[in-house]
Amino acid sequence: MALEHAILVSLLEQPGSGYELARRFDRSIGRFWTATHQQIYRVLRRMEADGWVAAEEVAQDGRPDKKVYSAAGPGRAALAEWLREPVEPETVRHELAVKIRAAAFDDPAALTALISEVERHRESHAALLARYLHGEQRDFPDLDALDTRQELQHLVLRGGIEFERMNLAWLDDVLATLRRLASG
Amino acid sequence: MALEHAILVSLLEQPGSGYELARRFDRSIGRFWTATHQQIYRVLRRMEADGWVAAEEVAQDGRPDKKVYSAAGPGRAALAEWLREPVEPETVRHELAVKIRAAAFDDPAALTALISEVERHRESHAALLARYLHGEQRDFPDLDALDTRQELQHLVLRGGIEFERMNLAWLDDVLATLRRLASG
DNA sequence: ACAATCATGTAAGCCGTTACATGATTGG
DNA sequence: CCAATCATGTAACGGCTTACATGATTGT
Repeated sequence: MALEHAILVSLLEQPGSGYELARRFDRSIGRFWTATHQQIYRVLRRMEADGWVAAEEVAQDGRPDKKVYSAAGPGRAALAEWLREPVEPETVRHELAVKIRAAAFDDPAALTALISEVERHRESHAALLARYLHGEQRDFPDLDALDTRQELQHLVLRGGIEFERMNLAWLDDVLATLRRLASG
Repeated sequence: MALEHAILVSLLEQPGSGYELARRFDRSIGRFWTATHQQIYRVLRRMEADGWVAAEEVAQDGRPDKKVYSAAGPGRAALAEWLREPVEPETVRHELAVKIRAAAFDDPAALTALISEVERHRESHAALLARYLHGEQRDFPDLDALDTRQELQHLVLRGGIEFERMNLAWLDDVLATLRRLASG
């Protein structure tokens, strides 16, 4: 239940509207925490009611008004408290792994279908890795001159990069194995 | 929503009661799909109503009766159909990553607390890797003599092993970085 | 005696997804 | 003119977690 905390971190890095937050969750934050705009709006209202965030109505010309949220004192305190609590292990849900083991109980044609599926996954992971590497060059051009905040952001990004490299290597392994089984 | 399918795969590999399934989800299957016994019982009842699984009451001496489930024809058909549908990308929820970025907005003491947390995580991932490697030696002593089902099981296990190796390497990176930031 | 294991369940509540709705502006 | 973007929301449903409940047996 860390959506509140992910939102607080994002607002501390940069105040913004619910809409802007939703876009950040689609882009950078979505690397390690996903959320739809409906979730974000609902949680923002609750956080505002609890005094965790402060909202300021901002009139815009040519666009609808927006409510710009920023992290408030009680929100920072809640974040600090949460930081000191242990987190439980992440629950794993790996559909592709279920499919691979399921393929043993289907006819050989299922292996062929699974190969196409895995190829699609491989492509999307390769694209994600490319985006990470591009973002790294753009946001961290000089790795020897980072402040603490950037160091921590880059640390998380490195995790994403290594995760995707591992994924690609494993998916190559999966493809080689499935092709061997499909042809043999 | 692949819990049904994960259960079907498990029952195809070996029929069993809800309780036994829950234990498998705690052990081997939990590597790529988690579920509590409450979820499993509820889904099993629905699957039985839909004819996906067949239940047989088994009386035991000294223990409560149990219902042993096995995958039925419609269940296998549903699994085959699901295998041919594309899966969406997994949603990522990485609490530790949120905490690392949150640490930038707390006092330095938070970094120290986070280091202990990461050390705990490192230990549990190291233990998991050791269990995977041990299980690999036990269940797949001769990698050149595997049937298709075992090949696919080993493929998934290799994914788990590489995932944990990647995790360990990244957590070492995290510890080194946090310690440098905490002392500097 | 006590804890652990076997075996199954109810109930409450939050979380998350999906679909739908509104209404204005900008760019092709 | 149509699609996309900006901006916020309601409603319904189902999934998942947490807490609680029951009751017997085996091992220390």
